[in-house]
Amino acid sequence: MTVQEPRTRIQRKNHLAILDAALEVFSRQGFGAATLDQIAAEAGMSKPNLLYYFKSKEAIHLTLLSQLMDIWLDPLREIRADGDPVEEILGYVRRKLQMSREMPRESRLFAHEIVQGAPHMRPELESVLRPLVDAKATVIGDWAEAGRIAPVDPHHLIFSIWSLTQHYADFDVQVRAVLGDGRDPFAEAEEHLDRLFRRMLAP
Amino acid sequence: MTVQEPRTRIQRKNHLAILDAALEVFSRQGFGAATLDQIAAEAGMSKPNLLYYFKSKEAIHLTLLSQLMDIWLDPLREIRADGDPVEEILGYVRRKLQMSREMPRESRLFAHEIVQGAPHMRPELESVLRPLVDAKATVIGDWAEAGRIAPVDPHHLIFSIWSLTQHYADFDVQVRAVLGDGRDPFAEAEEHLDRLFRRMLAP
DNA sequence: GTCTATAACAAGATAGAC
DNA sequence: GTCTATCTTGTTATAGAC
Repeated sequence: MTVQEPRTRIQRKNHLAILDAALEVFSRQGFGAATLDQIAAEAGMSKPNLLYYFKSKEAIHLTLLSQLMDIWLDPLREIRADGDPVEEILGYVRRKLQMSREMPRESRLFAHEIVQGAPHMRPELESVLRPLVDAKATVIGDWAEAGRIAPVDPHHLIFSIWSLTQHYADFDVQVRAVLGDGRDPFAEAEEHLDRLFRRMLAP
Repeated sequence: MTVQEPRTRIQRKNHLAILDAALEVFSRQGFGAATLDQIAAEAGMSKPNLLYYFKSKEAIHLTLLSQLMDIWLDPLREIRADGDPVEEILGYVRRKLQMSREMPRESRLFAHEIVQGAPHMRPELESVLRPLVDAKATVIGDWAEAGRIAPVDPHHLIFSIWSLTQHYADFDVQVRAVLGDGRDPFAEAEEHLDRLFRRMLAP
């Protein structure tokens, strides 16, 4: 019988080790190409031991996705309707870019899942992502209508923030290949995106 | 012995059928998760027959990538130094967005390859992509220095164009899940991106 | 000789028994 | 934790059809 809710300290530790190893492997290879052997090796345990904690490869993947969905949307949740519009949006951009820098594996895990058509996450896109985006889009739309930021389609503004920030995590190899050595893509991106959104949003 | 250069009409036809089927399958699943069975079924032929034309799964993938690299960079090559700066850049954005709409499979194929660290394409990133981007970045940088567009880091401007346009192909599922039915993401994106870049680039 | 399909193989996968 | 059953994969004979 597999362990559902980790209770003892050793269970918690192994759960975390497996999920971290799986994040490493899934984010590099995608779900289909990843193997339990790789995950087990990365986690430093045998394959059957791994399957004692999670009943299947897919179970690990699903656990990862649902755990990360929350963390991933936190920066968006922090947008306050009563703050300064431009600074609220720029703060969101900064938080999102920081997540790309500090959590590139999580970013790539989601990228893989979405590019493949979200075979494991489609329901949550509708039930979790969409309502949150709609709520924040309303806030942004109100700001635009009140003339506090330039006219903009709020949904597409959010798409733009996602794509511009996640690009530096998901396409890291390409960015570095183009920029060459000795540059800090994320530091440059922070300045570039700050300028971009200030010009775009200025009323 | 496998067929290298298609000579007869039937060879050409089968080559194209295989590459099209492989594009379909690789772009949905990525290289590792895709199987020759799927590609053969999609191409309407048996697996050994497929391997009569390409000597391995990787050979098909490499052929696809190198063929597409050229097409993929054409919109960037079209930027003219002697044109109107804002219109040249906006034209590039439009062409790139149009490619996302008309060639989403190609976009996702590249996305898979890059997200996984470009295991089959790293050399070409350095030898083909980077020199072209550097050349166009010089053009854009000159425009900025001459005050014909707003100050901007040219390389990051190009990254922004890539990410903003390809997002609508690669993350199509997410975009549609958030927007809901009855909307045309690409039509909306065209207007949104036109506004975004006009504001961003206005001198 | 050009092309295609049936059959089989060796490697490696998930999952589970011991 | 070793070991194994079962399945699937990429690839290779082998041999038949245009």
